[in-house]
Amino acid sequence: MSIPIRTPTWVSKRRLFEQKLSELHKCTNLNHLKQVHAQIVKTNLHQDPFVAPKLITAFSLCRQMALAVNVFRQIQEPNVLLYNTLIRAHIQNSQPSQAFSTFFEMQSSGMWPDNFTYSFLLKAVSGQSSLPLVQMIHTHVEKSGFCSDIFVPNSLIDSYSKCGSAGVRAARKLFTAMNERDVVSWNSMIGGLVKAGDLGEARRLFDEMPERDTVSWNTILDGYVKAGEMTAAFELFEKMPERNVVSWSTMVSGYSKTGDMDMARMLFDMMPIKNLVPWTIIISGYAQKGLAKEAITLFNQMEEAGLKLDDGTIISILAACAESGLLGLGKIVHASMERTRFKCSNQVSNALVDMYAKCGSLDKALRIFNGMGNRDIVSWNAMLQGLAMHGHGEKALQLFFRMKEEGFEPDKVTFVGVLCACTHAGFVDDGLHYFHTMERDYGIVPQVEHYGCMIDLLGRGGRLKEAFRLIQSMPVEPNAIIWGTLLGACRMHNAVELAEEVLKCLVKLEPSDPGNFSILSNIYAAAGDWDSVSNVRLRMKSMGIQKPSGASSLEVDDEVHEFTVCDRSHPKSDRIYHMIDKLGQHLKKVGYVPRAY
DNA sequence: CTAGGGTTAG
Repeated sequence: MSIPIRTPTWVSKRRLFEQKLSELHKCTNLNHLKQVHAQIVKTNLHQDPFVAPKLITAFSLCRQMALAVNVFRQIQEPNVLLYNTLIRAHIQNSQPSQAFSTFFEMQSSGMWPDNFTYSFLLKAVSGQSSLPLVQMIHTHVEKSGFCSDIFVPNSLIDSYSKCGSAGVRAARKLFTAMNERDVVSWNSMIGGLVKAGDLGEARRLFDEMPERDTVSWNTILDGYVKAGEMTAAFELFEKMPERNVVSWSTMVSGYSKTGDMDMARMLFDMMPIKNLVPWTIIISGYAQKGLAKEAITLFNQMEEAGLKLDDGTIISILAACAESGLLGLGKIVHASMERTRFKCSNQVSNALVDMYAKCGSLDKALRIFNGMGNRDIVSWNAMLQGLAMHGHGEKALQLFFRMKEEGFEPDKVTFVGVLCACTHAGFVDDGLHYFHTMERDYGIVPQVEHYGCMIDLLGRGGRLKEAFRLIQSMPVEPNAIIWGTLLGACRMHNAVELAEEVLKCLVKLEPSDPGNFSILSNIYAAAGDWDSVSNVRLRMKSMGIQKPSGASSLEVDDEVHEFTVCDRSHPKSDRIYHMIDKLGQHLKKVGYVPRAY
């Protein structure tokens, strides 16, 4: 006869709640969690050292950090595990500074951080690329002796190598000093060198390392892709002993970026397994090149394949739409988001505002912008820029005042928008005023972009000499965009001599850009100086450069139609040109005067 | 530790 051993109730209850909480980890249902929390509090188990961390993690997964912190505060003497759990919770909810205050609180309570603490903290700083923060953690790690652990120094190498060239040097020093290195140490170090652009050294370590896994291959592959060396990348890709989704995606991304959509598509179609990322890359690639039809077809196929959009996919595709003005695809993405009741993060809303604004749908952009409860500086900048770009200079400046009233501090990007608004509204003196206040009142040192805006502002306003003097007085080296802007202004105001001067500087920076020569040629033509026109043409010929004919395109029913000068390839050319003539006559009747070249 | 991600002049 056996007597059943009864487990004390509190132990069984604890097990029960632990089980309930780990179930909650899988589905983050806040209402359910709150019920369980109430039951736990009733049985006083919220103080339990095993239950409390699970509760914090569950609240963290539901993005309820206030409740998570509340659980933590109920504990009189939190142990290391509990501190670590809260630190990790803050990081998972993108609150790195709160993670650090928890860390400092932990230290002042006399608690010793362990290797988990440091791993979490390093994760918190890895996104910040702040060398002093990584150095601070490194110092703490050295004092506590956790350098013998392999995870912590590996994370240190990774965090260091995201902090520029000084960081990579520190990473290298640590890497060399380690008495034991595993494949992750090597991969992190190679990844750091790749990020710093030191492909040669990265390759040297790659060849030197004792054992390579798929991550090692993918890392060096990405190095070649980022350097635009697709031939070398392809060779490596073929040599790889094993390829995973990342390897294939890296290649697809590389070909997309170099504009070789045929190769990108071929590899994409050959991929044995696809997830959201390669779909995103190929769709964004097509969208960036303005190939709306392909982009839209693939977007529909992606949805048919049952893939659910995420933040990365939406932001990436919308950004590509904004860049090439693909309003059609942008609307399709937006419609899909509304259909699936996608919960917009701040970044996603900003991407929508930017897409609609850049594509000229200012009313839609404004509606989303005004509906945002959590606007940040990026939202304001995107909206301001959109208004300025499309000729609503005055409205853009009004938005600038509203933004300041609501307590947002303008940044360098804001001023690019403000100056652009002044240019498009013709407010030359206001522009000069903002350019000066920018540094004086806001402490923003003008960058080459701001000078670019100013050259455009003065140039379009006909103050070409002032623009030229500003370029000469710039503390930064003028780039091709700066000179190109001035050249454009010269064309606008038929300033032949200055244009010649500007072209000399431009040729040094962009020797083979045909556009610059053709602008000069247009300026000569407008002045009736046909000898100089033919001189420029001869010069271009002798240099072996050719200006591709300009083309414009527009999108009708998801199809892009391209138009070039004197194009007669369309079967209905006669009717089309007849219509254009009629339109031209009508325009003249209502007073349009074409620009003379 | 590796692939996609919001605002920057013509």
